[in-house]
Amino acid sequence: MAPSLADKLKRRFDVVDRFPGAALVGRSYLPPFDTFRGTGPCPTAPLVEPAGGSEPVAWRVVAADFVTTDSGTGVVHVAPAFGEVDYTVLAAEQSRFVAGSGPTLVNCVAPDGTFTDAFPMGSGRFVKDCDRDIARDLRSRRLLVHQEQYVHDYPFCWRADNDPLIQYPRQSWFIRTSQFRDAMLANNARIDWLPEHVKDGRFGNFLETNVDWALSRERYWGTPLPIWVCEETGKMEAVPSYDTLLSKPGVAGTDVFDRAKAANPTLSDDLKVHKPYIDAVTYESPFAAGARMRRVPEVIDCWFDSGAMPFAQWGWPHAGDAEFKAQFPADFISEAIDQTRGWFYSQLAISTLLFGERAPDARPYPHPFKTCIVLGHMLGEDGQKMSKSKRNYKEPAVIFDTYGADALRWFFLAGQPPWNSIRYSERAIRESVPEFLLRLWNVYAFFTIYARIDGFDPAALLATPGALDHADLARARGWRPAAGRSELDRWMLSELHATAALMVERLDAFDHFSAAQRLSALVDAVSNWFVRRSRDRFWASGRADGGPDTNGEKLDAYWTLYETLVTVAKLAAPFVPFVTEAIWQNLAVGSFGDHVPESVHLTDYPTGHEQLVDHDLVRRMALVRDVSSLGRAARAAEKLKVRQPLAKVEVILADAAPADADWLAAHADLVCDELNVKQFEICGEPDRYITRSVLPDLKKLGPKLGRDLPKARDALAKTDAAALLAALTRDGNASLPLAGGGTAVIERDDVLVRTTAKEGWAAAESPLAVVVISKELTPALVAEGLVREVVHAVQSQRKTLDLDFTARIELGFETPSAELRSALERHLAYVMGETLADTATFSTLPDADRDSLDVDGHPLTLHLRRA
RNA sequence: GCGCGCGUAGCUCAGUUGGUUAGAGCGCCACCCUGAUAAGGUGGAGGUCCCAAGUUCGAAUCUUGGCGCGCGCACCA
Repeated sequence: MAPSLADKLKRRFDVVDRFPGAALVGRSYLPPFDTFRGTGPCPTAPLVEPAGGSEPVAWRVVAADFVTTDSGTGVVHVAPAFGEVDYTVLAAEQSRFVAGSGPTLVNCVAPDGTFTDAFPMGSGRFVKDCDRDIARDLRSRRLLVHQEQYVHDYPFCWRADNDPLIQYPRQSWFIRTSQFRDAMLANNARIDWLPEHVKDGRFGNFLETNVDWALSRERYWGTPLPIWVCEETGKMEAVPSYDTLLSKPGVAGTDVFDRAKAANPTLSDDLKVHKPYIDAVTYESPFAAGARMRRVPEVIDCWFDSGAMPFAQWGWPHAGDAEFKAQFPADFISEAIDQTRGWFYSQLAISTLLFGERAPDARPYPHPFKTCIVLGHMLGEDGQKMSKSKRNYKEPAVIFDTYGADALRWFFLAGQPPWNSIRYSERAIRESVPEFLLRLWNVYAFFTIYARIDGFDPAALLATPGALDHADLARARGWRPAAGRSELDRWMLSELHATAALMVERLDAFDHFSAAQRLSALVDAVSNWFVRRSRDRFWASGRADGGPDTNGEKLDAYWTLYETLVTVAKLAAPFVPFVTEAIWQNLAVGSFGDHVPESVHLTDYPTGHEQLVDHDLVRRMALVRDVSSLGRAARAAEKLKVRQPLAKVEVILADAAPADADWLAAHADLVCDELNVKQFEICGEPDRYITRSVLPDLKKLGPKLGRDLPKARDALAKTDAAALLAALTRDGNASLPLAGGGTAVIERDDVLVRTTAKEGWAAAESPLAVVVISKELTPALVAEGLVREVVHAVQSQRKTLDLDFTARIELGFETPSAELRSALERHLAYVMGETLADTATFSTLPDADRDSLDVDGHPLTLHLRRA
């Protein structure tokens, strides 16, 4: 200790003696102030057995573990009245003495924070104002060796930042919850916590270290503590109800409320049990003749009220027995993490006191809630705690007005798991809009535009709509069962109903985050695959009104999209209640009026129809989308833009089931269309394009081979993949010689086949497939590419001229390039069809808009005017 | 001090009992579409998964320690 102090004080000390701190224990000392010492020697008192004997009760060094050696003298003066650890030291000392004879709690500070006359130097002054005088006094008496300032946490009033607080000993009422610790832990063990770690972490820990619940508060507002004390004997009674109170002998004081009520007739009778009226109510003491029973002054901690919610909300046990039984225990509650010591605890504690295993009315755990979802905190834009004074957040009203309440709600529900702290930022909310809300709205807008054009009116086709579930729609005129519709429709309905089932599963597990992600993926599938691939059907000739001109396939597309939108509205309703209601109001109520539920929020939540889910189709469509995406990647890598038609795409599937490969081959048109190629093939001679390698399936081989795994992996890398695969297919297993002796027997399922594109091909690969695109350009393909460039240019020009998409035009081309001219001539009908041109000539057009451009190196001047 | 959580792409965040190429959105770059059009789509670049040690055939993932951030321990028990 001496060296560190010498260092700090910049002084040299002479070492007189060395001894451990324990040597000081038991020694007497003179306190710096003689406030409580009085005169003469310190009185002694008897110790409890087995130590026996006696010791001075005070001014004696005791041991404690919180004293440090790097500051002070190693001996500190404790003030048990003003600090918890100091009080603990006192309590330990008291327990060494025969009961009642040990050191007492001394206190020279009055309840108002001023020193009492017992400490004359500070008498009547606020304690913190006396610091300077106390230091000066100690210095003048040469008791102060060193004084310094240091920074430490200090409590301040939470309402008035500049008012320092002091800890102060007060009498309190407690509930002996520590005696119910095991029951609370047993109850907690049965509760599901989300996230799970709260159960044994923050909350479990809190229960493990449970201390008695300090129930009373010395305040005015609050539930009066229902305990009456005999003014003569100090004996107490807890009064369980107001009726009981009124039935007490010689009850008096209820007139105080009656007079107040007479003066103010609006006064609620409920206030009879509250301050100040209840304080006036007294009754005859059963403990001493002639004495009165008076209520104690304290009120109850309001957290007790919060924890009584499951019972008190029904007035139970005085009333509401049926309601209480019907809802107890609750399925789940939810609040933020700060309620661990608040509402989560108060509810569990009270419920366990009432219904724990030792209670007369014990209930099976868990109660009063089965699941608790613990939310993270909401933070401001800067990631700091939200603060009114710092204004580090955007007013919710601004968010509502700019992006809508649904945007905010979706951001909370779909942005992150609920137990994460959420950074509330305008940018994040804004950016969450296009991905889901806007996409959903665009699909809905697409539907309404074309449904109107084609006369699709569900109400005209369906008399008894029910709640527009799948079975209800099946009764519609012109409605065909999914099995009779196109593959794309069957796929869409599969995705829809599979998603509904999954969302229900996730929501039942209180996992709204995953449910929202599924929902978002579904809307993406509708928008980016179903609608996109269905455009031809929506734009085909014929109507969708069920009349004689009806195009059946078009009607299928409408029913599929209608069912999808209506069902998505139901699925999304709890997440984005306003947008979904708007969609429902138009698609359902707008058509069917009061034949359907008046709000989407009054419909049953879709659970999905498993019989409509074709899992093979879902998997295969994903394969097509993957292949298409790889094809685009291969093009992009070679800078072969999609406008340029190419001859051929070849696909090598890595490990797909033969049935999936056949299915894919049957969908050549789809892939060709997506990739703008003429021909699609499952590659017949894959070895031209790819290298196959065999990889160990580590999840399977790991447990099997353990330590030999690296050797097996090396051996596998050196093995000829084709030969090994052939052997595995033929024999079902193969032996692999390992370096350093021994062999490993592997089966077909133990390895994965990986295909890698060879150099020199326009190829892209994923774990599922390798897609190779032919780079070869024939003159015919080049011509087609040029023509599409021109179409593209014309469309851009139409757009610049702000022409309606139905406006007819006239076109004139001027080009010195014979190649471009011949390409245009050959595909003139295509160009005119695509651009809605009534005429197209190789000459200038008077009064036309002109645009000169370069089409892949061929100069062209476009003349465009309205027809 | 004690306890709990978090640290992954420029930003905001996912990552399902440890497994082969760690994902999304936004932003950025390139491109496509032009009959959802003040919309829509595709591709790409971008990561020592905070650091270190350990366990393991194998660690973003498990353990321990460290660093950084947040929260709780007050009449908010």
